[in-house]
Amino acid sequence: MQPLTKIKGFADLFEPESLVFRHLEETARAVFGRHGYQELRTPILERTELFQRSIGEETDVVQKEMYTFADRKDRSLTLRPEATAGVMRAFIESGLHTREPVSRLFTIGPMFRYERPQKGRMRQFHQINVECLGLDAPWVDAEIIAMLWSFLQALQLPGLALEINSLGCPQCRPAYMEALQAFLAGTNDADLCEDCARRRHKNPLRLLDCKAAGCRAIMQEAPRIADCGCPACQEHFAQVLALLRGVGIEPVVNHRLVRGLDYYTRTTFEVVSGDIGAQSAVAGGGRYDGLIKQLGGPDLPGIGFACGMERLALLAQAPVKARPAFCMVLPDAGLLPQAFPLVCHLRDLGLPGDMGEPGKSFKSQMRAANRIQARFALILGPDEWATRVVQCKNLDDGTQTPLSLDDIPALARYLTA
RNA sequence: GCGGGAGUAGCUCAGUAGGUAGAGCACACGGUUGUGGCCCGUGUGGCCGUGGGUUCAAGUCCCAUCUCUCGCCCCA
Repeated sequence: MQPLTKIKGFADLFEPESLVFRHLEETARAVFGRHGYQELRTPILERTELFQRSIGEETDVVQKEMYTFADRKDRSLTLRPEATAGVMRAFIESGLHTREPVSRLFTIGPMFRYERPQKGRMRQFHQINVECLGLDAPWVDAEIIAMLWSFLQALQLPGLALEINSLGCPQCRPAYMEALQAFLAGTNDADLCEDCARRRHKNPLRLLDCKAAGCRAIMQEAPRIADCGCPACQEHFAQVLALLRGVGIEPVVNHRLVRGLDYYTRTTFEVVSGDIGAQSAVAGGGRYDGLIKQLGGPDLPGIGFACGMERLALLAQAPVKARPAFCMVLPDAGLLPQAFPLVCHLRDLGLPGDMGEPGKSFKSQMRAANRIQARFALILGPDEWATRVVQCKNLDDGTQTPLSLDDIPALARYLTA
């Protein structure tokens, strides 16, 4: 009988990894909470059409990376490949905007993309996702980026860089695209890599972030979006930068930073690390002012970002776990009925502790107490029971004290002192 | 979808020129009556990823296959 195994690109997380993930989540809740964000949990499964309409039919995500299948009534469903679409759907469906002019939401959970796994990239991966809906002022962009930065600072992650760019708005983007096309018209397919030669007409923005050396050299001279934007976009971008600098955040303006999803407008940003392999983007996001309306909702602006938890986990330290306060040691297993209530009582008073391994040799039990790093071994034998005490051996310094079994609160205080 | 690397004990890995497997760590039990950590001793534990092939003989050579991993692509 072959044991069953997990499927490719999916992971089981035991401690200490699960502790790291919990730490990421708890830090996010604390930081976002004090910025006025509320947690939203949306389903993992949505109608396929939602993602097609929000992410963009032409994107790689939609074209080849989604876990899509028919349910029992032949409806096409998709495991969410990203969070924003579902959050937008929930936002619109609930009519949240009719009760609150501004909605600040975050969500944490698994996403699914059918890709080849590698370092920092799983088929089931986890994101912390943040959206601010209903405001389009530059300070909102600065605020959400500053919040992301605070979150990363709180985690004490080393070696991160913040990159930022502006992609313009529906008013000025066409003019930029024309300028870009005009520039590309002066180049030959032969000078570009295979991918770029193919997508230069379909999705010319993507040529900007091509990693091929040849393409990079050519695109060095390409017109820059941030420069070609309309005055409003340029002013917006300048204010975002100024506000960030005002709080000591120095983003690197990266003119090649374009994002993979179609809905982004104006400000886009990314946090990258040089220490986690090829998948270096730890977080990414941007403004998406037309998306809500495009999905059938009110015409409200929005901005948001996503953090990849697996990638954060590559940089984060596991928090130290509280060690057990005690471990029961019974020289005579016959006293189990007397020891059991003691252990339960201490736990109910809030002490983490272990029952030990009654029935094993004394030596084994002491070894077990030491192995689990218990602070005290509680030794309860016939002699102790006869005199209504329990021996409390401090496993750090080796000292031992008998304490009364008739005052459990006092015992608990001693074990936690 | 396309490349590179790797699969031997729970973990990290050795394995010599083909001769039916080893170490360290971990685990278990001991080292005299009820005292852990260090040390010492003993022990458990291996379809050598899987299936074929060559050979008297394969962990070792050949083919296939699966899995993991890193990179391309893409993205968080």
